[in-house]
Amino acid sequence: MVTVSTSKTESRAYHHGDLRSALIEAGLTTLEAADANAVSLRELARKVGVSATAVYRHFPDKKALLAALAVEGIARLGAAQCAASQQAGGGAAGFAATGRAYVRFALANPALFRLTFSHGDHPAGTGLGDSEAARLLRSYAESFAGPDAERLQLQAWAVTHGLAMLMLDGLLPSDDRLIDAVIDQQTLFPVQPGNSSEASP
Amino acid sequence: MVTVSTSKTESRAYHHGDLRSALIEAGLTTLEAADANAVSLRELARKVGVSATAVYRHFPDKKALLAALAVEGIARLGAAQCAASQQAGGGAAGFAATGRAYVRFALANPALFRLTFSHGDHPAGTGLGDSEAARLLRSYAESFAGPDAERLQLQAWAVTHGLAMLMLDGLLPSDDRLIDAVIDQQTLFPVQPGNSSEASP
DNA sequence: CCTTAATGTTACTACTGTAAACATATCCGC
DNA sequence: GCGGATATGTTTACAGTAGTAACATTAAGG
Repeated sequence: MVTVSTSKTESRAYHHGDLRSALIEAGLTTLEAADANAVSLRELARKVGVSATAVYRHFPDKKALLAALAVEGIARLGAAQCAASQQAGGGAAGFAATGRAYVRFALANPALFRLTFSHGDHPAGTGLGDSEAARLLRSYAESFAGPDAERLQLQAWAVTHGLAMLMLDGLLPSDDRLIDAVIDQQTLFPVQPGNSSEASP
Repeated sequence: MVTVSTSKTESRAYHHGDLRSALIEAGLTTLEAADANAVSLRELARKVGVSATAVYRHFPDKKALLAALAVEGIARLGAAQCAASQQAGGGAAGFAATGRAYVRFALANPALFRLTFSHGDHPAGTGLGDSEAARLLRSYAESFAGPDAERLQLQAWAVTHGLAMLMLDGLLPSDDRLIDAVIDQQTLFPVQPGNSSEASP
């Protein structure tokens, strides 16, 4: 925690103390009730009680602020998935649980989720790099279909992400049972652990 | 085709003739090179050679224009999928082909695709209603797993949509072989036609 | 032919992101 | 402690946007 020296005299000093964090927090709050492109720098500045252009002392432009929010988004998503995985006790159930947690997180944080995956300037590499979410997915995929881990990982991510998006965009109802039906390891990936060949001998 | 009475005298009359269509066409063109929120009513008006506010004679607001573009997007997507399906000769190969066509369409028309699925005010029902794309998916799903058609349909749509989105957002490389690997009926849905039970007896 | 509704225009408001110049507080070597 | 360098915040300004209201022109139809 950085030394936040607000409450110097009584109302507010010329310097905010920790504007950067305050802006991010305000941004996250705003994202709870509005979608990403409805977040305006001026509005955030207003909420924090600071001049509109003060933002530019901490972020080169709007995209940078959104990117910072996206970082927080990945972190929270990963945390949610991790919790779900542990609660399910790992294994196949745990794998499916991370998928369902992914979709539920999206539904619970629509704007943040969207932002996390669409702020655009992700490195061209595969996946979300070293985020907790990515690590979870990778390790699960590997613990199952060894040689086919890559494919399993991609397919699992795709179903999950696709379902989340379709629900967010109102193309599918945000139904909990629907999530359970789609993210179903039994019907989706009927290959058993350690078995990379087809399921029908 | 509506009677377009341009070229009355020589340059342009006070009335455009078919502003609505012209705006949509201009919008689609713009979407080929820019993303959706970079499309501005004024820019379109400029391109068409008309005053900024003339747009409001044909669309109540920007959202309405974008919705019109989205309609064209669904149509084109459906056409692309239909073509792919026929070229593959139907059956399991045809099903997979429609999926791959979906992703390739997204990659070829990123902004239009995004717009099609995110302009927001879709009816809360399931799917894209009576679009060609939706009909194709439904009929394929039913022709395969009869009782489980619903689930198969959802899963297939989710994988496909998810893969498209992840590639569009730069989280996965837009690799053709990757598409083939993920949209693979063999590994994704190893259930045979007419067989709704598990694949390992 | 002449009214009338459709379509397009100009003028305006309210908002946005961002740049430039200026103000103030904090920090660091002396 | 002290005085400049630096970080941080402010005011002002500009260009672009969506949308409203009032006005202008044209096409259509009784």
